[in-house]
Amino acid sequence: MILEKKKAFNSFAAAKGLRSTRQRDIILDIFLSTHQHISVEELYLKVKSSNPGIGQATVYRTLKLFAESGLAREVLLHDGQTRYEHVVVGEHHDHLVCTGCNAIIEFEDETIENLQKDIALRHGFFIRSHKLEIYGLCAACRT
Amino acid sequence: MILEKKKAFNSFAAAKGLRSTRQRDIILDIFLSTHQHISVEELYLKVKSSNPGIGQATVYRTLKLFAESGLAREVLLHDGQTRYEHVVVGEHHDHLVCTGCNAIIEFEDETIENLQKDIALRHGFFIRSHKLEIYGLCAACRT
DNA sequence: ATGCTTTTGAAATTCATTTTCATTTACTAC
DNA sequence: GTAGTAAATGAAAATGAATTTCAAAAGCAT
Ligand SMILES: [Mn+2]
Ligand SMILES: [Mn+2]
Ligand SMILES: [Zn+2]
Ligand SMILES: [Zn+2]
Repeated sequence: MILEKKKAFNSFAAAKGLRSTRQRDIILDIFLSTHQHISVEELYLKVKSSNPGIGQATVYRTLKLFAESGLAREVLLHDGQTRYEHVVVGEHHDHLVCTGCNAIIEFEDETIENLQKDIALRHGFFIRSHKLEIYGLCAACRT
Repeated sequence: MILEKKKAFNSFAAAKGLRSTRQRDIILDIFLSTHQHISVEELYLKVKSSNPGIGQATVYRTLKLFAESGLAREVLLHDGQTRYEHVVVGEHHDHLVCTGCNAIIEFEDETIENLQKDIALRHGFFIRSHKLEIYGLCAACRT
């Protein structure tokens, strides 16, 4: 699974005429070893701890490439930091975000997805992406 | 309608122990004269054109107050600028955002709203707010 | 190895927003 | 009205995430 993702990214990079670099390999390995909605800064710190030479700009640039390749998805919550999560092919989910403890609960709802398509259709709108976030308090934080 | 909004904001301000200032009155007047999703910078420029003395920081601060008072709603789209829209009591809508021409189409969908409540319920989650944005191309921009 | 091009890292820059702080202003008590 | 106070303001500085710049390093085709 991790190997396939690496292969997939390498194919993408090859198709795009990108060179293969030590930095991108390392960042990919570390990204694949993380779970859920990691911020660029968080990932940069992880990368730096084992590879002090790798710069922040490279981490920013590389994560954008991951998103472009379809490996990762940008998640912009209300905290001013761009986060990335792993993309599971053929799967989509949205987020419940706890403003108490910053927990993120993922959910899928086929009906909502379809209703969005209906709405777009009704307005002659072509959907590229969408964002559904529910903010509030998780069970633990409701006191 | 505009008068009621002013009254409502004045009540809010009074209840909060805020002083009434010329600047806030002016910014409120101008905000109420605008339509749909104005950015802070846009509003600041409008304010400045008739009242050169009013500073940007005051506009930022005042719009936050409007949102807090329930008069305005913050709308954060994917362009890095905070926008504000008028709140119509008892009404809620979400947005279709055209990445071609930046048009914003508003829509309401009671079923989606209810499904969100169901999802929250299922996770023991208390909803404070939510955000549903559909990005893509409007009818005019699909070529 | 050579030459060309991409990639990188450090530092500088950008841009929206927030903060700071001295000054002005609003309100309250006399 | 005046004085006293606390809040509000404006200009400028600061912040912080993200991007850009640019010289040096590295990848790749020959
Ligand atoms: Mn997720
Ligand atoms: Mn709207
Ligand atoms: Zn929580
Ligand atoms: Zn459009």
